[in-house]
This record gives sequence, structure tokens and C-alpha cells, in this order.
Amino acid sequence: MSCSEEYTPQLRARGYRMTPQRHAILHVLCHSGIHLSPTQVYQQAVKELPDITETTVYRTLEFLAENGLAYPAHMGSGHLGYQIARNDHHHLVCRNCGKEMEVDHALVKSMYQKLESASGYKLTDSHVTFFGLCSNCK
Amino acid sequence: MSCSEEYTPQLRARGYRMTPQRHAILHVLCHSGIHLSPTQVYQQAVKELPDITETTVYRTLEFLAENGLAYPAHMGSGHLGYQIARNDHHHLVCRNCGKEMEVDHALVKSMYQKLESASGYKLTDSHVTFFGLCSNCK
DNA sequence: TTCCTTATTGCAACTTTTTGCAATAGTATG
DNA sequence: CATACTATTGCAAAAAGTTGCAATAAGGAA
Ligand SMILES: [Mn+2]
Ligand SMILES: [Mn+2]
Ligand SMILES: [Zn+2]
Ligand SMILES: [Zn+2]
Repeated sequence: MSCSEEYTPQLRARGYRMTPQRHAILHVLCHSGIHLSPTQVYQQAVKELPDITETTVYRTLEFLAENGLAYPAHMGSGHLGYQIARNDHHHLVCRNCGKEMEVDHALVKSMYQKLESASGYKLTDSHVTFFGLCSNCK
Repeated sequence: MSCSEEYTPQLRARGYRMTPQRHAILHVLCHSGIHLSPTQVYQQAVKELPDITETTVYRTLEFLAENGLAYPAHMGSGHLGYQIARNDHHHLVCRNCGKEMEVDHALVKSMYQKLESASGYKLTDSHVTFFGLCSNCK
């Protein structure tokens, strides 16, 4: 019944394994929904799995991002946060007050296509953070 | 004659000071042109200014970015690099081979405007890293 | 030039993140 | 169920990045 169950076959199919640590971390990400720092993930996960280590959290978050199960996000601090992968979206962050807002990928899809045809690249990541000033701060 | 001279009046005008450390760091950034990690900047700067410390390099790079003299860049690793601020541009990075390419801001300007009118934000940072697969790897 | 204000630096302690390697434990197979 | 293979983990040490605070020095004013 844990939301992390659904990921087991995805991992197996690629030759990876489902472990209690990955369960715990996926569980944390699923039930939060928002971006969490590795430390925040660790603090939540260790409640469920007292033996989990920070090292494993860092490695697992990177692993999940590489395999498309989590989105890495550049937070205001310049550090990475992570979020369970669901709908394609991007973020706007206010440089002044930190206020954050999600925008659907559809809004920038045509720009992605323009970039692709101009560069020859195929853009894979649909989770970008744009910085600016929010309506209050500008 | 050092490229860093031109920044002195900009700093003074805002109540900041030009120091040998800032000279050295701006010099490194100017003559590199490309994105450098804080460690790389330190290793170059310490050759010119043996007493400079890593702490100062971290603080100075953040300071220069906040004041628009340097662009912070999210490198493939997820860590921050820095580059002297010149022409507005963005980056495409290949997730597979790491190949990097610059694209002019003009190419995404209309999308920035679309995002601004849809969100109410004023987008200030014109130095974004997009990830994908290059023409060879896709 | 000298004095004064305070922005900036260096140091030391601390936190966060990364890495190598040996021990552990998923899971496929018989 | 037992065995083998190797992906994954934990540990310890190292590297990278941050923070508080006292000492230093840039640069405006006299
Ligand atoms: Mn997100
Ligand atoms: Mn750049
Ligand atoms: Zn704001
Ligand atoms: Zn490539």
C-alpha cells in the first residue's frame, strides 16, 4: 500500500534492486510532493528506518534522479533538492523573498522545440528553475 | 591594464570596495571566460595572491554573482560554477557525454516574456542550464 | 598625510557532501 | 530451500562549503 511499491518493477526491469532504504526514501518523497533537501529527506527517512545513513540518502537521491524517478531542483541556495517525479513542470523563484511558483511545462514547450532545432540537442529534463522577482518584490 | 580595473568604479558606486582579492578573482574569471568551480578559481587566484583563502573565494564569487559581475551556473554535477558576466546566454549540456553548448538569450526571450506575463514574475537571471542529449548521443 | 568608519578578510570550528572499500543482502537460478 | 552473483549499503576518512568573530585595511573626510 506504500506508494513506493509501484517502483519495484521499474527498478527490477533495469537490473536494480528494491531495498528498505529505497522504500523509505521514495516514501518520503511521495508523501511530501514538494522539493526536499537531502538533509530533510534523511531526517524523515530515519524515523522509519533508524539505521539508514546520510551517505545512502545522497547516493539514492542521485540514483533516483538518474533513473527518472525523482526530479532534482536547483534551490535558491544553489543546492540541490529532490521531488518525486510526477507532472512536468518548472519553477519560478523570487530572488528577493524566495517565493516560489510552479509553471506547467506546456508553457515552455515551444521554446524547448526552438532550442532543439537550433542546437541539435534533444532536451530531456523538464524541471528547470528560473529566477526573478515576484509580483510583490519587483 | 588588468581586466579587473574596470569593475572598481562599479563597486565603489554601490558602497563596496575593490581589494587585491577581488582583483585576483575577477582577473581569473576574465581571462578564463568559461565556467569555473570555486576550487578552480582558488587554484588560479592563489598563484597571483598566495595569501588568499578558500573562504574568501567562496564569499567573493557569491558577492560577484549577487552584483551581476559574474554568472552562477549549475554544472552537470549539480554544483555551482562561475563565469565573468558578459553576453546573456544559456547552456545546453549533454547528460550522456557532457558536451556543452551556448545559446544566445535572444532565442528564448519570447518564452521569458510568456513566463513573465503568465506568472507576474520579472525574470532576472538569463543564464540557465538545460539538460539533454547532444546530436551525437541522442 | 592622518584619522575614522566599516566593509572585507583570515582563522578556526563546524556542517555538508563525496569517495573507497569491505561487508551485506536482493534476487535469479537450480 | 540453498547457492551464487553482484548491486547496495555502512563506515571511516577526505573534500567541499559555511559561519561567527576579531583583526585588517579600503577609501572618504579633514
Ligand atoms: Mn518541482
Ligand atoms: Mn555561461
Ligand atoms: Zn518576492
Ligand atoms: Zn553527448
